[in-house]
Amino acid sequence: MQIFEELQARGLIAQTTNEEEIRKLINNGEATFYIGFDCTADSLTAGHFMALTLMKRLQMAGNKPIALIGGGTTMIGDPSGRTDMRKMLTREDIDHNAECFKRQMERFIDFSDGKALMVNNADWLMNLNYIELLREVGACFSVNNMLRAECYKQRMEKGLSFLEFNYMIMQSYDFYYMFQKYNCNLEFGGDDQWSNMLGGTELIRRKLGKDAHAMTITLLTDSQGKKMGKTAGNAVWLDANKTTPYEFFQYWRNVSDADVLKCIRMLTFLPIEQIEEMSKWEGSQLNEAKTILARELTTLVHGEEEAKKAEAGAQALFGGAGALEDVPSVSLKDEDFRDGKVDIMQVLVSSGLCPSRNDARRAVEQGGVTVNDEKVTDVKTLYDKDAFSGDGMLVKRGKKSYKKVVY
RNA sequence: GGGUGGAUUCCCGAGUGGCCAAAGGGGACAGACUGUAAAUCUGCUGCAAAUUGCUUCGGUGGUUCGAAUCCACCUCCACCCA
Repeated sequence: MQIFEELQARGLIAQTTNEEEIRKLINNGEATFYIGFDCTADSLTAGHFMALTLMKRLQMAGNKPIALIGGGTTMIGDPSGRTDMRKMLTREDIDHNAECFKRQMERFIDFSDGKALMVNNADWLMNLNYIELLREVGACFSVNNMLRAECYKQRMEKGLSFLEFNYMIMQSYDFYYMFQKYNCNLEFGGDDQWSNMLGGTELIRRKLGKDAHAMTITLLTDSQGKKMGKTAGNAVWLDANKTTPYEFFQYWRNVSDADVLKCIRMLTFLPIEQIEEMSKWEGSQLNEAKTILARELTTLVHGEEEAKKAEAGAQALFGGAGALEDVPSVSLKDEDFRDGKVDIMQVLVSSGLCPSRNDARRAVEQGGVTVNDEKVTDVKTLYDKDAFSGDGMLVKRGKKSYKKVVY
């Protein structure tokens, strides 16, 4: 099976400008393609991860990836599919974020010996001359068409600033620029990028009379149609300091039945045949699939050692099998104690299991807190320092949040 | 530039002088049921040294014993007209 067919089988392909042409290019390893990443935060997220795996898959098939860091486009902010304007970031923030992205990508994509390129569009976008750009590029865009673009739809109701309106032009210019400079003939991106990407191929056609292609990958959504890779509105980060390997593992371990196979297909590198086998699984057997998904992804992102630890920790907590050493732990500080004692609410707050004492109080009152497997019923329960010595105290909030608390 | 309507807690959205930490819904969280799933039912959802106190209804000032609510100015947004 060749790469294009594999992508298809994995359900990754959403839209293409010219399926046959793209199939030929990537199957023959003749594509130089790019994927853009706007650096809106200081870490990549699970959402970016799928794009990274796509890059890797294509690279393994002999194509040349260009990872485009959006140092310039982030100055504008992509309005696609959003209901309101993004927070404006400073130049310094963006530069910092770009650095962070770079480090994370380097761990994943092979940039040695020109096998892949990493570029930053700040290098060409920041110095554009307004009038020149308007005459050269602006003349090629029809405002009428742009306003009809799917990606602005939501914003046509809530309002769209001129700043953001220009995002499509900047992204199109990127493709146009890289087409000439790096022979980049393909652009990939999330399906929400489709109209922005068409802007690029269109611009190349108009300015240079040449064909360039674009293809989008399916957005990873759960069975209820929501974007995956978020918990309670927070992203699942690839940076271990922002989302620990254990949390990362648990996120994937907890996807719903309806979504496991889809995730395995789209995100892991397991062979298709093996995945087909798994798709016959049903009921509680799917728990095994979830563990596989979590293990695979955690290994890809955090390495084998961290993945094993995360799995062992989860096993100890949920599987009832011994070894608590890999359960994530936190230490209490001196200021947590008053007269040599801490109350249960403080333990919950200091360990990060609850955001406030009020929340901790509720958790206890509703019977959701367990210490060393014994339910805590009294909000005023006190512990002295000895309680945390040795292996520490195993504190559980709700069904899935555990922390080993030591002093 | 002119006119109209807006800004309320994580989100949507009610409230138009005290009964307001603020209805209702969504989400989140917790409990029951389960398989670390889904669905369902129940509870809960500003903060704290907690029968009380403190902070919050775009911002700043003001009126009042008392303001999310009234007044003034400002900021931002949508719609209509140019």
